[in-house]
Amino acid sequence: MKNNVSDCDHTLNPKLRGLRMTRQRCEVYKVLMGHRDHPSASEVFDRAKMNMPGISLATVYNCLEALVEHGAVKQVNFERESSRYCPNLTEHGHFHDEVSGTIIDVPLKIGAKLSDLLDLPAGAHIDNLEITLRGSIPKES
Amino acid sequence: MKNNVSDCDHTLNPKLRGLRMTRQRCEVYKVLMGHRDHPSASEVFDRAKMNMPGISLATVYNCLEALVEHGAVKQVNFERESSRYCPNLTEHGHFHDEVSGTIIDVPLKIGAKLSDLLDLPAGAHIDNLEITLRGSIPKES
DNA sequence: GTTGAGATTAGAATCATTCCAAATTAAAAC
DNA sequence: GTTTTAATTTGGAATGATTCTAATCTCAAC
Repeated sequence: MKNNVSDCDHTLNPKLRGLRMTRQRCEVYKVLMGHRDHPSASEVFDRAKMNMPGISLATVYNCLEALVEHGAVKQVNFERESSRYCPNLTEHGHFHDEVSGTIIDVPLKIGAKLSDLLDLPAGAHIDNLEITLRGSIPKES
Repeated sequence: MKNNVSDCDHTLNPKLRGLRMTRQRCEVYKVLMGHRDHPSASEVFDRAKMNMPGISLATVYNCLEALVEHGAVKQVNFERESSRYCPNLTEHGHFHDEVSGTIIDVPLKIGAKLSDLLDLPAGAHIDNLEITLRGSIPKES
């Protein structure tokens, strides 16, 4: 059901339209679609090597950059940690659970306006919004 | 009015309580309080050298870390750029104007609830919230 | 004033990421 | 289907922000 060849067919996947599809880009994309757990570039590298032992780390960086530029994938940053990559294209923030180390997508409530929360500069045009949360989820007693 | 010695007197400035006040920490703190323009560590270094030519970059990093840990200053990250430092201790986000390169504090609206904007994980306890915006402010015609 | 834990320092080390230039390849043109 | 060619891949070197190290210094408690 997941991770099949058509994942990288840009006649079927509009997210990849306009992107020259190489074996390596396809592999990197499939890695991201397969485990949607916000891997770093070197984690993507490790996973990609399983199917494609010859792939290089530089190529993984190149592929991730291309996918991000084409909007097929999002780049997520937590403080100064290495970047992580996320195939969830809906507008959302990220919650970093300090206890388990997991990263959870935090959807923006439908209909919610950013300007309800923030005093934005007058006339500001927003190209990019990043919301990151760090905390914990205590087990209920 | 600004940048005087008492800035670093922790009997007057509760933010600095519990922090051993060295000449270098005082200088770094005064640099941040003086120009509230979100300087990077090396910009702080350059400014601090004006009053204290012997200060080292490693010390600036150490001082910034100490000030951040004591909550006297906030560390701000934009994507993978070098960290910037901000003496505004109120809850706020940051808008990065891509045209002018300036960074503008974006206050959280008083009374606004984060949970009005986001579908937070049930029971999540938030330790840290970072909201960064990138965009532009077109001049009105 | 002495003293000792904590701070400063210069320079080396680290680590994620980017750059480089040569070899390869996808897809456009024939 | 072959040729063409511009984009991509590659390993390794380079970069740049930050952290580490170990020797020296200094704040502030006594």
